[in-house]
Amino acid sequence: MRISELSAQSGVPVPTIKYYLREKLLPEGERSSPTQASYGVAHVQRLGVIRALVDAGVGIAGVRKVVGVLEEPPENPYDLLGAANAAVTPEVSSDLDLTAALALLERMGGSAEHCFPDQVAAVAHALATLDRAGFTVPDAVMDAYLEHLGALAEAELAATPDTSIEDAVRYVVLGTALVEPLILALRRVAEQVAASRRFGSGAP
Amino acid sequence: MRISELSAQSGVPVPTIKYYLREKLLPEGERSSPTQASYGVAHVQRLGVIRALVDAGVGIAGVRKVVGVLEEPPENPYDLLGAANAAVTPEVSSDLDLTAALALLERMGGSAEHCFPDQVAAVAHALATLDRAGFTVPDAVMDAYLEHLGALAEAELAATPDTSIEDAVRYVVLGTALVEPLILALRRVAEQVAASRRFGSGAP
DNA sequence: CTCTCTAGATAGTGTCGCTATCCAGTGTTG
DNA sequence: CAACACTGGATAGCGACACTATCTAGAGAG
Repeated sequence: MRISELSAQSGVPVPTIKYYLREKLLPEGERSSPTQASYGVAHVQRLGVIRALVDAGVGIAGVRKVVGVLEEPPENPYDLLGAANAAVTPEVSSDLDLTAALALLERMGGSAEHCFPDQVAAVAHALATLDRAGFTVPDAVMDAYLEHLGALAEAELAATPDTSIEDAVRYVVLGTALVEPLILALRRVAEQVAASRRFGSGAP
Repeated sequence: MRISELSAQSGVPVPTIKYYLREKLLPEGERSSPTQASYGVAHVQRLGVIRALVDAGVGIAGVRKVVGVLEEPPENPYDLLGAANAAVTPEVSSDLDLTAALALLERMGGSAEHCFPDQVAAVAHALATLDRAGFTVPDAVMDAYLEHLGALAEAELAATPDTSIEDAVRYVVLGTALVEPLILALRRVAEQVAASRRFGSGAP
């Protein structure tokens, strides 16, 4: 498959494919001559992954990390998850007060040793942002977050090993980045449904 | 309070404050002369909100919508929620297949009339993105999403009316935009904790 | 032999969230 | 009352990002 057909099949413009090649997001095709290479289905799939990640707001650098994990997955599932999360978690300044985040972690039934530090920092950052806007999450709501997100994580984890190792890698790495928009969208819809049940519909 | 003190108290540089004024994110101060205005605590709070929203990835246009809702909140809680969600939901192309999203909505116990169309479109968009990356959410996991996100929405809604009307507006509008990063961060941590419980810690 | 396609390199585009500079007018200080 | 920092307002520029356009020299197909 030449580059123009790859473009046609994936829906990604040729110059963009060249850009992804330059940025090492897409592996080179098999070279048949100095100015010729051929691509396969793996490239089409990879392009799908790249576009999905970029659309999800993961930057080029983040995508590069994700495809790195896809190509050389750690064998330990825990490390795999950590690598996937690290790849899509934006860098966060380290001068954060972690105490509140660590307290939440404990309420969830974990502790700092069970997590990569970046994840804890991300929680702390989110809390700090809320604080800066003068917003406090009620305790009852926070309890609900901890309980239901914990249950949700368990359910995701339970579903993972049913598939092959390779699928597990895809699941964890892509799921981390791509399932999040779905979760947010579902939460908003759930709120809308709950609100309409409670107050009756306004005028959609 | 003059602009430099507003800058000092809020931590936002003076040129940036001027920019927010130009963009109508921040209301003008009370004019005491053609080249003088004075600002109050409301402006400091508003700056906190703006920065939090911008940091959360809500663009300038989105922030403008949010502050619009903050200044003229709909009286119906349902409409309030819809306006808040609409403000922070990025525009999405309308040529989407909504059937899968509507099926999910039904499984959740709601229907299309209970939601603003943009929200359903957002779900459809997230599903399409996953599909494009060749990723399928297992049915069991989807069930868990629907169940726990529904419960989560109920808990949030139950906590809202305890406070004053004004706080309710703040809660809904800001919560929509700012709580989401917290939820995502907590989910990632929860996954890590669950994984370490299951497989034992790797090497954080 | 021509015509299109290719890899590769370099430079340019559009958007976004600021940031820098300038200006004339103002309040404050000595 | 004079010097001077500061003000609101306008305009222009910047840096990051994700492409996109243009060029060149070489392949390959008819």
